[in-house]
Amino acid sequence: MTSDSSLDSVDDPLFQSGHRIFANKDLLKIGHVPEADRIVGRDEEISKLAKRLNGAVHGYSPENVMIYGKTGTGKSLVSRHVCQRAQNAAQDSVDIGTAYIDCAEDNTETQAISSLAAKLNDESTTGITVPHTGLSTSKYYKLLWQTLDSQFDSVIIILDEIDLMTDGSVLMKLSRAEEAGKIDCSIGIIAISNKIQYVDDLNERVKSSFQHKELFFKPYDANQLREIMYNRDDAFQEDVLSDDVIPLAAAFAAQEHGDARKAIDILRHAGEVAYESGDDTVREEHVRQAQQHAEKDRFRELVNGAPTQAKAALLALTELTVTSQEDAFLTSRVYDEYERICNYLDMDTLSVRRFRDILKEQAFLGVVEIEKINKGSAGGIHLQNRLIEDHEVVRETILEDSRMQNWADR
DNA sequence: CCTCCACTGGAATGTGAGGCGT
DNA sequence: ACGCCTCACATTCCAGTGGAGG
Repeated sequence: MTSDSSLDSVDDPLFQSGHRIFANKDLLKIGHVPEADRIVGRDEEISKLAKRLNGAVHGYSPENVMIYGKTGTGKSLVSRHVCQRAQNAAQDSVDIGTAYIDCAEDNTETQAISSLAAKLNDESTTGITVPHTGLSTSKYYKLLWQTLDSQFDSVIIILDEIDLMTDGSVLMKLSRAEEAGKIDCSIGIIAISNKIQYVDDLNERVKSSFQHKELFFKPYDANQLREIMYNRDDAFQEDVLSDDVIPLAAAFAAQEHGDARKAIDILRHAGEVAYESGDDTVREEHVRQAQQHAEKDRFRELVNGAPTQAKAALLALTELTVTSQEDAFLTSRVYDEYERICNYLDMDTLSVRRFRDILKEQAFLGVVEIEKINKGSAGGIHLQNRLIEDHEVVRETILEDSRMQNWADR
């Protein structure tokens, strides 16, 4: 995500020419940034964003923008692209700087400001040195202001994944610097967030100083995903992809999430599957396998991220599934098993009421399925719980947890 | 059509962790 | 350091549920 991948498109025949399936696998890498003419279906977003930042190009203040949208909807891509275009457009008339900060990496105020200063500073023109670490936050701010004023008329700063930032004061201080007269250079901020309510969560002081317009990125639809993938099909050798591969992969991705990153992932995976099974072409069945694999991965992640009590509950369900013929069980039955497991593992046993809610949460996440049945006078209304994925996958994943270890070597 | 079973699910309430202003 | 507030998680209590079977 952080570096351009132009460097690593190796042409060494030793490593490239022999591959039956891939011609240039880098095109399918997660961090790969496509060229401008390969950006699909985001024309409207691009022009809207450009309009907001227009000021920067002409030497007056650009507007701040908050971009929302799910992962893999092109938020970072479009932001970087527009920044680059702005920089090109401004060439002679205005000195304009751009910087990209990934708040997942630099998640505290000091880290963000220090890497901002480091990225924008050109030592040979300013004579300023920005140390990587060791200064107080306010020193870093001062360095940043100096750097900005000695080099630029305006800067555009992209703060990606801003919701991961531990506090919002960076937004406030950056947007206030100009009006407080600390700097002459004008600052435009593009803040990118996956969480829709991010701004609502900020406190009032930050909100009022960070005046901004909002921009919403919709998930890609199947057509757009298809085009995105076609734009990268030269990652494969010629005639290796059969015709139905990309449309199928696009359809899968679109109905599930509209995430371009995951869509490309499936495509790459399909290629790998084809290669490993010794085939010369990538076909529909490989896509299906890749999709299944992705599904399992998603599932693993879900189970892995579940709290311990939820894992115990799921474990109870898997044990029942393994030991009996049926695959769906009444809550009370699962609870009994759960109690056994808790006793064995020496952990707290939750009440039935809470246990029901935990199962329900898991149902919401799509790990289990709950069906309502009525046994009439033999016992009224019950819920039947069933594992959705293969129980082996769930079991394996749960037992990776150190707290569940004892159950594994019981 | 009425009963009746054993669980379901809403509501009230308790508890501990963590952030906030003073 | 202090109380205050909020939030997520958990418990307790209990009216409500709805079809099989009389």
